[in-house]
Amino acid sequence: MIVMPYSPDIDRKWQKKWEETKLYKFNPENVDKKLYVLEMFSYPSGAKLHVGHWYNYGPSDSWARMKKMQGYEVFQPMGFDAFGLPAENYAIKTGIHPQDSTMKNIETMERQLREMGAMFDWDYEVITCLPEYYKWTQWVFLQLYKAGLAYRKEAPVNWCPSCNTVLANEQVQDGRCERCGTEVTKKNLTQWFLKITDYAEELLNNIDELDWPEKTKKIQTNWIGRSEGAEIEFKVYGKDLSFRVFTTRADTLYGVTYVVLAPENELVDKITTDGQRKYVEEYKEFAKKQSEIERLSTTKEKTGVFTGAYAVHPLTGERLPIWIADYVLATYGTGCVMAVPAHDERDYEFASKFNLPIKRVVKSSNGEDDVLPYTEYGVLVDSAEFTGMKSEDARIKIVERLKEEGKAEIKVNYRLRDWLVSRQRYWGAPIPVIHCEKCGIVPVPEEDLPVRLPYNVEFAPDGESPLKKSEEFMHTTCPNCGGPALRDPDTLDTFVCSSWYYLRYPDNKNSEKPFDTEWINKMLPVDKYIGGAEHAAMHLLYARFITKALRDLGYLKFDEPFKSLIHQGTILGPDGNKMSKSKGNVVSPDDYISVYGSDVFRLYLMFGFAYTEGGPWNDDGIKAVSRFLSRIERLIERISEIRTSQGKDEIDRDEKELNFTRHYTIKSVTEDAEKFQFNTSISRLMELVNALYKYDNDVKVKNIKFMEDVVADMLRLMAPFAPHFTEEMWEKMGYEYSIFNQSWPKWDESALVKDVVEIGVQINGKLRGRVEVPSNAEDKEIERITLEDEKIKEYVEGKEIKKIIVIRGRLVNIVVK
RNA sequence: GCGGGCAUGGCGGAAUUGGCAGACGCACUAGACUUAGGAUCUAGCGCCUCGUGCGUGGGGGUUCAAGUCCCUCUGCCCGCACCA
Repeated sequence: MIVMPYSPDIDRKWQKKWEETKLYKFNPENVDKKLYVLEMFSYPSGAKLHVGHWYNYGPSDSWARMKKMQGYEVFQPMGFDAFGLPAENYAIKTGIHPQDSTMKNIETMERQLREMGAMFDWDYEVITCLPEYYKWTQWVFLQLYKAGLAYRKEAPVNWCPSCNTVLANEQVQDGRCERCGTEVTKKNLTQWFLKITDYAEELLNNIDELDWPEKTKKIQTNWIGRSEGAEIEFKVYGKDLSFRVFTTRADTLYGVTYVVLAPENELVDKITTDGQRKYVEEYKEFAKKQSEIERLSTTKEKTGVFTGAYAVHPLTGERLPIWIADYVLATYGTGCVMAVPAHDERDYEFASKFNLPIKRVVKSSNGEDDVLPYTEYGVLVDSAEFTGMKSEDARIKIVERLKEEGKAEIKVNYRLRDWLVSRQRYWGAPIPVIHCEKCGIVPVPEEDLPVRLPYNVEFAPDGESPLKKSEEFMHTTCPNCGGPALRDPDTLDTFVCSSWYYLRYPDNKNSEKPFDTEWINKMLPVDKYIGGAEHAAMHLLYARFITKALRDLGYLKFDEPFKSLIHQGTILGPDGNKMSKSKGNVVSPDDYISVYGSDVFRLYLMFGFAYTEGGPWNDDGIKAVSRFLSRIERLIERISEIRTSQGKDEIDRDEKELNFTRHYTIKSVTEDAEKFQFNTSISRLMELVNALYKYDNDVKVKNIKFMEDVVADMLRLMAPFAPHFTEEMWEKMGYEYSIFNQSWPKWDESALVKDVVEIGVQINGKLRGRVEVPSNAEDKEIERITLEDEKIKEYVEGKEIKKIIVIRGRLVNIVVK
C-alpha cells in the first residue's frame, strides 16, 4: 500500500486558507505590473469537468502562478459561455428549462473549478446568459449597427434542418452541421450580418505581429483568403445591361469563349430568352435543392444551362454565350466569371462537356509542356497587341487599357464573408431591434436595454424562431413613433457573446457601461491566451474583429485582443482514440482526484505530454507522479530529522556539485515553463530531487543548512506545478505562509561554470572517446590534452592528422587520413 | 486536388537549433532491506552477427560533423476545397 502523504484533504485545507486570506485577489493598484492570463471560458455542459478542461486550465494556472512569484500582478478570471444550442436541445428532450439546467451546471462546474485549486479570482466572473452581461452584448450589437457594421439582407444561408437554424460558414464542416452532423441545406432568409469584411485587410495585415502558433495564423490567413485581380465589365448583347466579372487572370482575356453566372445571380431573369426560360428555371430549382455535400463534391460532373443571351467581349466585340452553372458561387466576387477553358481547369471541364470553344492565348515561356488546360503563367499568343507579353505584365496592362474606357479596375477580393449572426433559436441574446411598420428598423434605445429573454416560451423547434410565439415578447411599441411594433424574433450567435467577454472581465460589475475605457486600456490586451485550436477560424477571428471595430468607435485604444496565444493539445483515451462515451475510453478526472488529489492529476498532465501535442492517457504515468511527490515528502521529513544534528559549514566538492544542479534546475525550469514546456520543467525538478537524494546518501558529513536551502528552492520551483502539496511541505518545514508570496528563485551564472568539463572526442566524425578538460582551456590546450589521451592515440597512430575542430564545451573532432 | 505539420528505444517523450542521440519517467532485469513486497533504496537497460559494427520512417545529397539543412519516396495528422 502506498503511503499517501498528500491527499484530497490537503487540497481542501489550502483551498480554504487561500480563500480566507484572499491570496489571489487581484489588486487594481498594481495595474502597472498586471499580467492578464486568460483561458478560454467554458461551456456549462451537463457533465462534470472533463480531462480537456483540466488540461487547459491546470497547466495554464501553473504558468500564472510562476508569473505571480516572479512579481506580476496576475489577473486570471473565469466565467461561462452559457448561451447556446446544447442547453436548448437538452430542454427539448427533457423539458428542463435551459436557464435552470444552465445555472445548475454552472454551480457544479464552479465548485469543481474551485476544487482544481486554480487562482481564478471569482469576483470577476462573467456569465453570458445573465441580463447583466447580455445587456452589453446587445449594446455591442447596437454600436455596430449605428456604425453601419450590422446590416440585414436576404441571402441564401446555410440551414441545418435538424437544429432548425442557420449556421455561419465557419459552422459548416464538410457540408455538415458542425454540431449535429446533419447535411446542411440552403435557405433564403433575411438575416443580420456583421460586416467583418470591412476589416479583412487589417485582420490579415496584423497577423504578422501576433505571437500566435504559426499554424493558427496560417488558418486565419487562408480563411481571409486575399486575392488580387480585376473586375472587368461585359455588356449584354442587344440590351442595355452590363455586368462585371472578377478575375485574377486578366492576361487570359482574349481566351474567353463564354461567361457564366451563378444560378442565384439576379441578372439571370433579366437576360434569359423566352426559348431558354424553361430550362433556366429548372436548373435554378435543381441548384437550390442540392445539399451542400452534393454541391461540394469534387467528383461531381459540372452542370449548367445556356440562357440564350450573349455578352460582348470588351476588347474584341465578339459575342460570347452566357451560361448559368453552380460551379460559380453567388457569394464570391461578383457572382459571375469569364470562362477561359484553355487556361482554367474548371472552365476546361465545362467547355469540354458542353462543346464550347477552347482558345489558347498563353504558351509556356520556357518550352516546357503546356498542354491544355495550361494554368501557369507564360507568354501571350493570339492576343492582339498584347501578344508576346508575359502573363505577369499582361494581367496589369490589359486592365489598364480597359480602365481608360471605364471598363475595368484593379480589385482585391476576399474569401471571407460577412458574419451571419441571426439564429432562429431561443437560448441566446435577443437581437435588440424593433420592426415598425411606419419607421422600419428601429434600434432599441440604449436606456431600454437589456431586451430580456422571456422565460416562458415554447421552444420546440419548427424552423420558426421560438420567440415569435411569445406574444408578450413580440409586441411592443416603436421607440420612434410610439405606434405598435414587433421585436426581432431572432437571437444572436453565441460567438457574439464570446467575442468581447475578455473586455468585460476586468470591469464586470460596471452597470453604467460595458467597461470603462480608461481602465480597459490599462488592463488589456490579454498577455497570454490559452485554449483549443478548434477556435482558430471562428472565435479568434471574431474577437479580433470586434476589438478593431470597438477601437474605431473610440471605446478602446489597442488593436489586437490577444497578444500571445497557446493551444493545448488533446488528451486521447488510453487506446489512442479521441475520448468518447461510445468508445468507452473516457478518463474521468474525478476518479483520480478523489484518490490522488488535484496536484497529482495536474502534475501528470504536465509531465506526461508535450503541452501543445497531447496524447494517449496512461494510468502508469499518474502513479509515477504520485511517487515523485512521495519522494519529496520523504526528503522534507529527512531534513526535519537531521536539521538539529552536527554538520559542516564548508562548501566542498559535493556541495558545489549539488549547487550546480540547483542553479541548472532554476534556469531550466524558468526558461522551459515560460514556453509552456512543462514536461521538461518537471524532468529537471526530478533531477534536482535525485541529486538531493544522492547528496544525502553519499555525503557523510553534510552541510545541512546548505542542503535545506536547496530543498527550499526546490519547493519554490515546484510550487506552481503542485500548489497544494508544496504549500503543505512549506508549512512542514516551518516556513511562513504562503509559498506563493515567495519570490521565484534566480539562478547564478557563476554556479553553472564547472571547473572541468567532459567533452566527446570524434575521429572522422565518429565518437571514439571522452576527455576531461578545464572549462576555461584554450583550443590549443584542448587539442593537446585530447591527443595525449591513450585511447585516442590508438586511433591516430600512423595516420596523418588533416584537421582538428574544437567546439568549446562540446567536442573535438580529429580528421585523419 | 492545393497548403501546412509530423515520423526518434517495448512505451510517453528529450536533445543550447548543425556539435557526445535517447534527458526525465514508465515498463523490464539484477541486487539490498525484509515476515512479506505491487513499498523503498542501489545498479543496469537502443539494436545486433559484440565489431574501430549498426542506429532518429525508406533512398540519395551537402558538411570535419546531420534527428536537425537540401532532394525524393512512403505513412499518419490538420487546414482549405469549384473562391475564378
